[in-house]
Amino acid sequence: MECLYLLIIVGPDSRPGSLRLSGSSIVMEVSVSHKLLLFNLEFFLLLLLYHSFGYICALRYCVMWVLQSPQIVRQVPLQSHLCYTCHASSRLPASFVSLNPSAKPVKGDGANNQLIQSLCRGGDLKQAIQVLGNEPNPSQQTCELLIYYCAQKNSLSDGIDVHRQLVDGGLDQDPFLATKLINMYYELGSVDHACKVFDETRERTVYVWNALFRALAMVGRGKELLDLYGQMNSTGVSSDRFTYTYALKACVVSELSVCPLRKGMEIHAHILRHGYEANIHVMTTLLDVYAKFGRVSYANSVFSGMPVKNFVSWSAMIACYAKNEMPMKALELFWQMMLEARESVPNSVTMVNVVQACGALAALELGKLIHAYILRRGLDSILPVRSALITMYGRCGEIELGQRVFDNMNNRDVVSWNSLISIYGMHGFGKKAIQIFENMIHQGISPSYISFITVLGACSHAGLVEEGKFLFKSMHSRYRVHPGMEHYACMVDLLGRANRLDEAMKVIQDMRSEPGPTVWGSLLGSCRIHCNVELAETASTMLFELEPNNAGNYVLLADIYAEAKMWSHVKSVKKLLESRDLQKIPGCSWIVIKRKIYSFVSVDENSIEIEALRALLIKLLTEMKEQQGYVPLTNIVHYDLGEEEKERILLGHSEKLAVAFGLINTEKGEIIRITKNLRLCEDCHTVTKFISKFANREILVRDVNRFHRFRDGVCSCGDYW
DNA sequence: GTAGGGTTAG
Repeated sequence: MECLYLLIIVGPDSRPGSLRLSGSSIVMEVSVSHKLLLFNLEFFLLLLLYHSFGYICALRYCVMWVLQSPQIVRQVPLQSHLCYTCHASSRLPASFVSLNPSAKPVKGDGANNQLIQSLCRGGDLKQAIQVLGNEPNPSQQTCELLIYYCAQKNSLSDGIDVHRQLVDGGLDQDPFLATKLINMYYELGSVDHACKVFDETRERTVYVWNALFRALAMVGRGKELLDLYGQMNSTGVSSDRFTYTYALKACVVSELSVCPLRKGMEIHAHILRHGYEANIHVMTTLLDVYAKFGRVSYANSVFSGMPVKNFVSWSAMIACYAKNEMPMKALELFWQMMLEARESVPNSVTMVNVVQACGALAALELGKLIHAYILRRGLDSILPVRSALITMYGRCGEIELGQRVFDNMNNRDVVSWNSLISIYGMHGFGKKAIQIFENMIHQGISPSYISFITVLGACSHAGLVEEGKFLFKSMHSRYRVHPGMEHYACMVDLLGRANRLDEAMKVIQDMRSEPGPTVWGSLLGSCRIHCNVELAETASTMLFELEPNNAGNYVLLADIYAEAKMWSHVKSVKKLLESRDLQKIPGCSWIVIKRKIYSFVSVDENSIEIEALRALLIKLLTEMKEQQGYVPLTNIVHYDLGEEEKERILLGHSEKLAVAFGLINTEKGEIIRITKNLRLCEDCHTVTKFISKFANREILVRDVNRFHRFRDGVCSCGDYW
């Protein structure tokens, strides 16, 4: 029987007293296929007795009995064992060798392999490394184990020691061990060390390359990865399915000088050429790359071309739609998955994306249905799902429901807190958001990079300038979070909105890194609110250079010129927009009634339905003119048109049409919930305030930035947005 | 021996 060759015995010099006792049992290690056995004390003493009397046959019988008796022998978890003595032998009587922890290592010929392994498993890594130093011929298995334990123990210094010893013994040139070393250094958080191992490895198998690629991809060093990928191709080592996934990932994480999307397409071509177009991992990664670059149609063609799909590929495609402002498509695909791909059961990742899509659409009823499904599937205990639900309820205008999800959580991470902070922020409850932020810290959770974006954003929506400045100052000094581009953008927004444009400009000037488009965008947005032409020109000059294809920036500048009645400037900005072949994003508002979505676009349409809505609006606005002396804000229409025509354009704004539609198609007393893809226009804001009072209706509008709750002629934003 | 999709902001 195989077990006999793995007999474990204590040498003649070991006394039972030197064993570690635990209750009535002695724990010792037996290396039978790496399983550990727990010996009963009496039985152990019996073994010892047989041994000391030389009754080898009896001993043999005993061991066999032990290994076959589940009552006596039972497996114990690796961590709980106490390592003691171990030796394997085929020649039983002659090899009763004692290897207790105090035993002296034997010099040379690989005799210490077992001892090193034993010490590793017993948790004495330092001593294992020391024994390795005295062992000129350690086996590959022993070295691998040592490397493994260095990573396990999260000890970089031990890892470096082992590495040094392998270099001394020339073993670092073994491609297998080099791979393990690279992986170890990656897991220990030192990719630089991993690179060094790679540089020093002469024989680079595909495993060696892949190990380094994995490390580089995971820490976002995509540019280096792709350079090396090029080198690999020229050295004649063939890529495998892992190489392709890492190279693809690199395109997403790299800050390449060349177009990363093109690089991705190039790798796509390699994949096809080498026949990996049916590999589910490679193709799912490729799909994700296209998704991250916003190439929805490419992603979709990869997806539909996949011969085999599983729930990951379905989820990746759903995520692609959810993240690229196509939430309807995301939901449609989800239904399709449920109906067509019965073997692909959605998991928590799928549901996170579906919940996100519901939030984007502000589809509250659908969101509740999805929430019910999540509960039924038992996926609600998963943190990202909960966080997504909190945000979804918030984005549907239901802070209380979001708060309830949060309150029912047993454990919360920083993301759950951030989600809660953000929903209060987007509803304009700045003080409450700060209070939650402070609560979080009080509970011992350190604020993250994003915590500060959310809380600063909340201050900005609520006009809490001093509070925001205080938080911004404290983020680095107190919480050691280094302010990034987004935080500067928040500060510029906070100060700019509050008409402290000089201070906002000073924040930009004090930045250590080059201000990016988000920062200038915030400034331009503030210039729009406060009609500052001069600063707007500075900001837009930068923006046109940094993101020449963002039509929104041109439109903002044109708006500012129009407000200042600088019509020739308006014209030239529009020409610039046209010359760059860009189009203004049309305003779109929608309303969900009985789980159906009705959307309206601000274009001049003459359908009968729209005419009915216009008629209602004209009636309301006439009333408003009489009661409140309302004057349409025609100056925000920057077409060179007559007043009457401008008024007609204003009347056709998508949010007004949606409000009118809501008035007609919902019950009295029901809240009208509208969502808009852009910022709410000033005229619509004024009109909606009036309608809320005149029609005695609560109207909840979510625009691209925040919520407006109109009640009795007043908006929750306090006209500050 | 290594692998694919995820939560929070503006």
